[in-house]
Amino acid sequence: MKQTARFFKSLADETRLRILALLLAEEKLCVCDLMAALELPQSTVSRHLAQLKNAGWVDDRREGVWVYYSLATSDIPSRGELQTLLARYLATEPVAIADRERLAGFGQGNRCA
Amino acid sequence: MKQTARFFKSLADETRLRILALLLAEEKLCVCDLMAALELPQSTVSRHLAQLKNAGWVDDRREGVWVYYSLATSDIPSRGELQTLLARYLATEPVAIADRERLAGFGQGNRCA
DNA sequence: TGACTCCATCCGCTTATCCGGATATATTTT
DNA sequence: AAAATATATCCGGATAAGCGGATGGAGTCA
Repeated sequence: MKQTARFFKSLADETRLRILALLLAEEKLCVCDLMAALELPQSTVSRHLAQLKNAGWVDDRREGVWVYYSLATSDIPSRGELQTLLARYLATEPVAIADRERLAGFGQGNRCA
Repeated sequence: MKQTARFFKSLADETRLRILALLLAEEKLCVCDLMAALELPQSTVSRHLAQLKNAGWVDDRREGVWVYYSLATSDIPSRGELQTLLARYLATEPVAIADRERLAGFGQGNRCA
C-alpha cells in the first residue's frame, strides 16, 4: 500500500509530469536535453529523474558521456494503461507543448551541444 | 498541468488510498464508519475526505446527522478508467483487506452507533 | 596525466504536508 | 433552549519534499 502511494507520489509533481510528457513524445533524452527543454538547473532535473527511475517510470542507459533516459517498458499491464491515460492527460497541456517546442528548437539531431 | 499534479497528489497518501479502497467496495460510508474501519481519529479522516472531495474523487451528501461519502461519478472518461486501475492496484492490498473486514466487523446494517 | 564535459549527490534553506487534540458548526432529540 | 452526536475546521509542531549552488565521480579526448 505504501508502495502504491509512493507510485502515485512520483506523478504528483509538475516537473516530473513535464519530463514524462517529453519522454512520451521523444523516446530517449539525456539530462542536458531536458535541462534545455525545461529551463531548469541540472541538479533539479537529475533529482527528478532519479525519483522517476526509483518509481519504475524510466530506465537510464549510459552512452559515452551522456546518460539517456527513456520510458520504462513495464511488464505490469496496468502501468501501460496508466501511461496511456497519462498521455491523454498531458496531450493538451500548454506547458508540455511549450517544452516540446523548446526541445525541437535547438535543431534536429544536434542536441547535447 | 499543476492541476494534473494535484490530481495525482490526492492519490499519493496511504490513508486516502485506504478510503478510496473502502468506497470502491462499499458504495457509501459516513465519517464514523471510516474512523472505525481505519482506526484513525476523526479530524484525520475528515481532513483526508476533504482533500479527496476537493480533487473530485468523492461526493458528500448529508443525511440527517451524518454525512455520507461516495465515489464521484465522473463524466471524465479517463477518471473512470483510472478508478478501474486503482481498484486493481488495491484489490490485493493486505491493509485494504483488513480495513474491509474491520468495517464488516461491527455488524450488518447497524453502523454509525 | 590533465583538461573538459556530463551527470549524481551533498548541503543548507524554504515550503508543503501530515498529524491529532481542541474548538466550532450543524442537526436531531428532549 | 439545552444536551447530545456527527462532522468540519483551527492550531502548533513534526516530518517530508522541493530547490539550486557546490562538490565530486565517471567518461572522453588530447
